[in-house]
Amino acid sequence: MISQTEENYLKVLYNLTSLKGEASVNDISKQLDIKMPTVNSMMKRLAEKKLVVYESYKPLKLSVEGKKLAALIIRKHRLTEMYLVEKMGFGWENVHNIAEQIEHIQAPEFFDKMDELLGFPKVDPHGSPIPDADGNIASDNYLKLSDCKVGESVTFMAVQPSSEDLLKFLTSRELSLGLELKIKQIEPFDGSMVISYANKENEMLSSKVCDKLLVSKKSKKK
Amino acid sequence: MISQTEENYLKVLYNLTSLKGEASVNDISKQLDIKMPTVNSMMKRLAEKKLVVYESYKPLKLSVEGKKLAALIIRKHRLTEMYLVEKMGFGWENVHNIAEQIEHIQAPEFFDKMDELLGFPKVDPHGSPIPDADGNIASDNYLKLSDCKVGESVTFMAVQPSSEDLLKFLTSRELSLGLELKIKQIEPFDGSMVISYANKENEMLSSKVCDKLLVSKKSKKK
DNA sequence: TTATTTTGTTAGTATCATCTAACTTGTTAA
DNA sequence: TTAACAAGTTAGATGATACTAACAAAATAA
Repeated sequence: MISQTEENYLKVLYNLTSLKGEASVNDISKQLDIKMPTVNSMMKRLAEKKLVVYESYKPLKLSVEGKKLAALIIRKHRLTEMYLVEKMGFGWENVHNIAEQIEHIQAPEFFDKMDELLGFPKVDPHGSPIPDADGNIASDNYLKLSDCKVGESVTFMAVQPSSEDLLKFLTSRELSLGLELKIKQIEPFDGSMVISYANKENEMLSSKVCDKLLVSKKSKKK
Repeated sequence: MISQTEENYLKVLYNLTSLKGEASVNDISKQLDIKMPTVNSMMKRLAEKKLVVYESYKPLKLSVEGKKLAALIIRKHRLTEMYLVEKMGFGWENVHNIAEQIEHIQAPEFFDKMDELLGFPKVDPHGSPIPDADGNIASDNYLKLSDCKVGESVTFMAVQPSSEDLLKFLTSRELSLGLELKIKQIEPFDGSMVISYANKENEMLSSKVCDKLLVSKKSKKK
């Protein structure tokens, strides 16, 4: 058996390693706001459980098994977020904290039921892919809005990483997933972009925002 | 702050004391399958937090505050059970374990939303009353089916206590809440009853079952 | 009413998940 | 290339939640 605490370490390690394949004790420490020695001993424990690859003074990796387990926790988190938004009427900026708790529920039938009621969704309310029941996750090959060029027209696919403040901001601008964004102008000085979408003309978005909006060029559906 | 473990002790104590107003260390120990010394020290801890009234060698009671807190946990449990049955399609015999975990979620808006989506229900799927947001609980003055007499006609209002096996049994006999039960016969030897309801004629129910079915004489609605 | 059994309590131990202090290893900058 | 700093590790402490063993009080039976 694996505790909620251990699950949280796995999940954070999964997210941290998804970029470079490895992470440091220090990274996890900062992410979870837990002191390094605590993280260190937890990593040793998870290594004994064959979920983490640990060698003194070397970067941390998840084992294959650890990666699968983490993906299944993330599956529960994202299914829950989707359920909260689609079936219960919560806003996409209010579901993270609830999902953070519900992801630890041990009842496969509960999450299977959500999945079914939702029609087996592929992504969560923020556009992040939902791992399947075997822990396999589709890689979204989206690009950052901030990497696009003037004149391009792209589809808004995901927010990553999605903080509550950012999501509130996007809501206030009526910026929701699936919209066609037309890049009208890019300010060379600070990288902020002027975008048109839906019935909005020439809305200004800072580079900090554009950095977190993921888009696809050929407007994909589903 | 109160831990999940502490919440479980409070809840069990609430249920045990709801009959006689007090409970013993031994009762809790058996209920939770936790050894007496552990229960003992937990009671002292809860007494320090002013949730339990503890005196050496005396029966345990909940304080007013402890009673309210316990009722609010039970509120979350019962709302969840109702939600699982009404909105997600679970059977009434399969919701207890899931609700047992979800009752510890710290997110009032989550339970408020359930309440609202359910139309502010007064009882859970097993007929037990749902405490209100202040922790007040309506007392159901039902009687046991086993205390009724031949010839009486009563309404099936609740199952208490409701084990998974009992609920499955009731489902298999198509015995659901709200039905009119006509008591045809009572076997003096073992107290088993012969009952007619819906399109069923003369179904035999053991006294062990009849002991756990709560009924009202004047068929109440809602 | 005394003896026996059940219930409650104390004391001491273990594990998990956290911490601080101190030391070691690795990295970076003078 | 060594001195300083950052990152990683070890050791030891703490609080929460469990345990067993041993003892004390209360309830029950002989």
